Amino acid sequence: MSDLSSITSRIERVTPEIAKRLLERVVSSGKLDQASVQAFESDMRDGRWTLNGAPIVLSPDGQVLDGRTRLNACIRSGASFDTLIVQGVDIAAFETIDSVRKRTLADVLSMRKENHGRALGAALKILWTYGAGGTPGAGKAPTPTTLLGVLEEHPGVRDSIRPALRAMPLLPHGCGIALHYLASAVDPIRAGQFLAQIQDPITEATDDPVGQLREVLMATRGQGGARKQTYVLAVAIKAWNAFAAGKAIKMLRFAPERESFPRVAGELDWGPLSRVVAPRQPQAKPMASDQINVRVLMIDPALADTLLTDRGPNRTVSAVVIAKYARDIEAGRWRLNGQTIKISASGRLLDGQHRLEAAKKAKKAFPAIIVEGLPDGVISSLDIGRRRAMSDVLRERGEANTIILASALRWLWMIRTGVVLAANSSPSTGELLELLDATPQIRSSLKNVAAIREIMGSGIAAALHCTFAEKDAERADAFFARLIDGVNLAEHSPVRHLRERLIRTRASHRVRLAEAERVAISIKAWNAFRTDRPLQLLLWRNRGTAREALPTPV
DNA sequence: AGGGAAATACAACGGTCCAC
DNA sequence: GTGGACCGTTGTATTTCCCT
Repeated sequence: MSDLSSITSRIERVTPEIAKRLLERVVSSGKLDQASVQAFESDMRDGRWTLNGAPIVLSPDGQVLDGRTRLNACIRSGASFDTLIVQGVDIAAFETIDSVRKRTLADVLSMRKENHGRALGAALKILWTYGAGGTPGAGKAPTPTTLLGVLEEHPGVRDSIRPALRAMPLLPHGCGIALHYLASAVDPIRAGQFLAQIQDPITEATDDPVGQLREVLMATRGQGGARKQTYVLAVAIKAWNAFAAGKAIKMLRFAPERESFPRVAGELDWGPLSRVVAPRQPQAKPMASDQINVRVLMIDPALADTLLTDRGPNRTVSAVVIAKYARDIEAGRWRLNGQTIKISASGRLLDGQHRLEAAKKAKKAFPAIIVEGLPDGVISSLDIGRRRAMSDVLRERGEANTIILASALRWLWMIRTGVVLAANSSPSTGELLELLDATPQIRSSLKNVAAIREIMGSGIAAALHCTFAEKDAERADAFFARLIDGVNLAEHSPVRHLRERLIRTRASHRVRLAEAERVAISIKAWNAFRTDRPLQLLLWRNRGTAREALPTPV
């Protein structure tokens, strides 16, 4: 298979100079995600970066298809990094890479078999934000790599899991762990007593800090969400400060709009916490390339099944994603695109679950690169980059109006497959590119509906124009021209009904028409218009016994 | 008109509670 | 210890605004 034999792979140490040279030949022109660049940059500079099996993907003649973020981070960090380089991937194949679902910290921790993974993850996030001087529960979450770094620097956080259990369920576990860890840096014995007294009070005094905290916690019980976390932590820290100093509190509260987030008193003595955000010393790491094995091959359903069996804990799978990939594999649309399937030295499947499940579902083989022998820990650095949107792919192809074109293609796909009704399925990038090749006239549909913005979305309108124009181009143009200008419309004209309905529902944000209904009444109006039939009423029933299917355009 | 920036709607997610 | 329900937030896709 020519697809496979043209691919070569190697493991290389990329220096900033090499990165610079590679970046001179970049295909993609989209914007870099600066947050990701920064995260990678600090990982590389501080020696946290490990060879993770995610490749730099090059075309046959050496153009960079994937890896811009990592290469830019390398230059900024001034440090070298080890990476797999895959060369020989066709640009057209690379375009079909679908956006990848991101991993969460809880995913990573449970894969590492940490106990109380979810609570521990919440606590690490709180500690990191607090250590950086921010407000826990608000703002952007740090990357899983950063948080695992915090855990590595502060293994003692695990020792706070048990004491924090004693304050459950009044004090949420994640908050309890973080609070106990912070407080025990000041006074470990008092910290344990504080947490224990939250559940089992030892005094009835109304100005007792723990009693005050209990009241706040009971009052906020039953509420979820991050805003509660900020509030609970703030009052808990205030209560702890009073408790540790042996002071009474009359009224315990926190007003986020007027107060800054409280700090635990005695901060200067906290060696451990001040290091939470401090960079680690770079460490010399042995190049692992001799243990790493890269294979390019066809993966059939039987092999996929083997690879999926006993491969350790992984993310919960998404049925929509598997179905999407399976359609691509079944239609032969799945090409070797440079994405790798990653297996650790201990035999755990680190990346590729959805693709392998899709091969089983499609009962068909697909070409892939398998990387074996990776360190188990690299999973935390996978899948944390920015998703590649359809509009990015189109822009790289040199298309114009890419956001609206992407939207129009998506709508056209939904109309053609009837998914508008189900809404539990979404098109793959490959499917949309194929649709564009098969329906090039959709580009001109965009122009036909350019002025429709007052009436309906440009994407959906272009998809509908394209659909109707296949039946009768001239009448489709006329239909949309009248829909836009509203000129010369008789009382029972279908266009008039549609126009008024769309404008009415668009003006009021609260009564937005369901997407399926918008498509359905547009098709009904078109069918009446095309057959010169006046309409008394434009109605489409999507519920009840007289439920209608999506109408077919005539 | 074209294209980027800002605004918006909504799906997906994170975090907690609760039942088992 | 885990999984579903619930609530609020975040991120993405899409729409609208606005400048050239």
